[in-house]
Amino acid sequence: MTTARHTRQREVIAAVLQQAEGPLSAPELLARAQVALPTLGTATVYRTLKLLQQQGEAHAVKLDGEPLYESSGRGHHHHFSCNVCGRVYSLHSCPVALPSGTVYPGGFVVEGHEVTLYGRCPQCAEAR
Amino acid sequence: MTTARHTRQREVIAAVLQQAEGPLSAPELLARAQVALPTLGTATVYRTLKLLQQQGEAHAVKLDGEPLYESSGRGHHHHFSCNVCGRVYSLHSCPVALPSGTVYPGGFVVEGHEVTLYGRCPQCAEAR
DNA sequence: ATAAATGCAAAAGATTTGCTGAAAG
DNA sequence: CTTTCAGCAAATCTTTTGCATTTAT
Repeated sequence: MTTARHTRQREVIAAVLQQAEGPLSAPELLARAQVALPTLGTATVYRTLKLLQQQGEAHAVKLDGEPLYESSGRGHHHHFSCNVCGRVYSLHSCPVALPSGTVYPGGFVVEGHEVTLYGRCPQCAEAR
Repeated sequence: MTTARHTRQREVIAAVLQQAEGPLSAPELLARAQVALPTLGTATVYRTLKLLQQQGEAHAVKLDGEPLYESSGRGHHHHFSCNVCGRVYSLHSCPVALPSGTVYPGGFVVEGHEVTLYGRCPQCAEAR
């Protein structure tokens, strides 16, 4: 395996992700990181994002158009995606109890989970 | 509201989705539908897919690269995504109990849900 | 008739890849 | 030193959009 080197760009990208108020798209992440590192390139962001995900330090949330990335180790939360208007909301209660380390039948070691509920958001449920 | 018209292409697209052995990517869906309807265009597939999703007849599974689409009304199942090798597996037990129609705090009407577990698949868990 | 849907091609995006120079260990 | 990493630009690929024509109702 390759030893991951410590570079300024990886440091900055990870920091931006941790300080973000919510999940960011790759382009957004790039823009924010460029404030500190103007020459940062697109490819580096994607390559770093892939690395961080493999290390479990970040993960992608894919609901709508582009995937959004968020730092792991942030409050546990899930999403609600409206089937009608397409908007995505954050939910604060979690409908599953799967502590990290749980081993699923077959030998799947669970490190995390993501739940998305689909349906009608308050506005769209009303406007029928 | 607009009245959705019944067309041959929508019929074919829905049929392909229902007969598929698993979730399909948009390009795959297009290819299969073109067997029955050679002139079918890309745009129509995407437009129809969007429509079907709004009607709750289909939904997208977004785990890896491109989203995959599957017909609703198929056996309830979820996915396990390996943080290491990236492979995706199907799970047959469901860790949540959220019947359609459940109303979440805030007025969110649940029509469906999707759960993805992340971690190490049997192979990758072993090869440490 | 009228409005909605299709097909095609062009456009728009996001993500990936190849290659050369920079830099971490 | 040696190998990984960054930056840039070009290439890919999926999804969207504009527009003229066809088609369902």
